[in-house]
Amino acid sequence: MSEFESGAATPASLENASPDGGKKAELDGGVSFDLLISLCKRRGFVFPGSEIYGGINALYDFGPLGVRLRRNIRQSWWNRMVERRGDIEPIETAIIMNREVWVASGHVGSFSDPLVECAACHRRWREDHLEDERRARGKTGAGCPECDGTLGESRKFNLMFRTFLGPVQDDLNEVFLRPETAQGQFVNFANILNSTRHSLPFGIAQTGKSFRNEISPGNFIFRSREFEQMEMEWFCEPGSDREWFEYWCDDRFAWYVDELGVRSARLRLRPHTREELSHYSAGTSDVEYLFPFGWGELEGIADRTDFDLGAHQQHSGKDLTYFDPATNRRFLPYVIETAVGVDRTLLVTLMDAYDEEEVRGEKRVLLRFHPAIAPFQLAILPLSKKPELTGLSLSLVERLRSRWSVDFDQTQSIGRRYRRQDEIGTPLAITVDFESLQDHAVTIRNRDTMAQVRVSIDRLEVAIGEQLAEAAQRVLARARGELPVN
RNA sequence: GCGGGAGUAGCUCAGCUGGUAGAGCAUUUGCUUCCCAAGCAAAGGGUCGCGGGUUCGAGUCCCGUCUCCCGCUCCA
Repeated sequence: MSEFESGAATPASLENASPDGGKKAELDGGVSFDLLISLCKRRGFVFPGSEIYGGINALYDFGPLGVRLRRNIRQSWWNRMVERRGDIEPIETAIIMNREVWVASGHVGSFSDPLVECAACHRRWREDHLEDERRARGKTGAGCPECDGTLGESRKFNLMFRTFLGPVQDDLNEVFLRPETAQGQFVNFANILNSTRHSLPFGIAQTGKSFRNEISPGNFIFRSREFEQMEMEWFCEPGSDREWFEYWCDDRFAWYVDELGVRSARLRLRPHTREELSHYSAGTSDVEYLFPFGWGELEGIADRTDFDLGAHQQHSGKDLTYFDPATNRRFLPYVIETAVGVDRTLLVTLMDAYDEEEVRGEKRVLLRFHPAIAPFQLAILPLSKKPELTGLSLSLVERLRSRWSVDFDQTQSIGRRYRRQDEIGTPLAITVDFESLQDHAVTIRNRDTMAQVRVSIDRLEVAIGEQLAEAAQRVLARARGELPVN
């Protein structure tokens, strides 16, 4: 465990956590969870799951804006990982897989830790770690490492959701909801190889839901029991894995800054220490973001060696080797994995985009989304609800919807509507007024600068394109630290 | 599971020592040729988490229960 994960986010621990103390002042603070949770519910990003029944622990529903944001995040990942390259193939595998998959992967074994609980202090221990814990505290005997209390019966604590395939609830029919999507890639490695004519190196990518019965979920949607992953498995020649590992670390880190517009000052790439490394990994680095509770992982990039393919080959008895015609050699490829959480990315884009400023003595709340991920890129706002303006406005809505995601709002005053759009991060608002009927021009108003320009309806698409590009540049400059952090 | 905090309108909260619910914001409607949470006028919305108990009477006291949030072997 790292020093950063052990403590609360006290100012002191944040100082320790900061690799370069110079950024400390900027790194402190940020939007609070309470404020964000409230905004998410009020505006329709995230709702508590099953709310009218009192909710359900650590599960959430996504509202109209949240869904749009999620889709855009997924799309951004998809574009970078699949669409703009030729060497990564997509796949979608079933959430429920043959039970043996999880035996081979090690999840049935290592995901079901035997836990014992102290009757006195109620602390829980992993049974297989008891000796280490006692030694660390200089204890002897069979009691609780902390308080010497009596330990209870050993219980299996399986992090995988269990269910039954078919109507008979029999242990023979036991199956699991996947705790990660990656095994779908490994299990289909031979299928992809045979159906796509790829030679090494190449990747297989998948987005989809995963499920884990976390012991302690929390921090809003940060750790949920149902979550969505975007995972890519990169198959390469043994010996080239270190190089590819570095490549993917750089590439994945860049995604957050260059495409999502997350401020680099709040991001870091942290290599795992030797003790942290998983049994399968020859090296792992996490992309982390500075949350109010401290640094938290968004993405893990891991050199998984040939562990997974080897395990599946052995367990299934099927040949999963790759034949290299150039060298006439047959071998198990090594794998670099990049694994991101959609929900965590959504949380980060919200937190990082959140900003407040004072305008004429009033607080203005805005989300400085990159236009590519904003739920709406445009809002059409008639200055008045008069039918003439409504008609023209709706025709613009229809026209622009073929290219952008457009919101339409004609309730209440124009000032309110600007603020409302600011709060959901719409980069541009297009205002239709009475003069528009005469001069065939409308006003484009900018979320970040509140500046307005009058443009002819004839060249509206061009003007919008330019302004969105400009807005994107502004967000990216902020992300790279070329503009003041706030 | 343990410790701490909290459950009252969509959101944020008020409601003192018990007397059958309020504010701000938000939402909706109307009027105003109306460009930065504008003005005026209205409206909708709560069995005060749930169940018991004490009491003539309970958001307010007691018991139970559920849920949420914050801390302790998580790695998306």
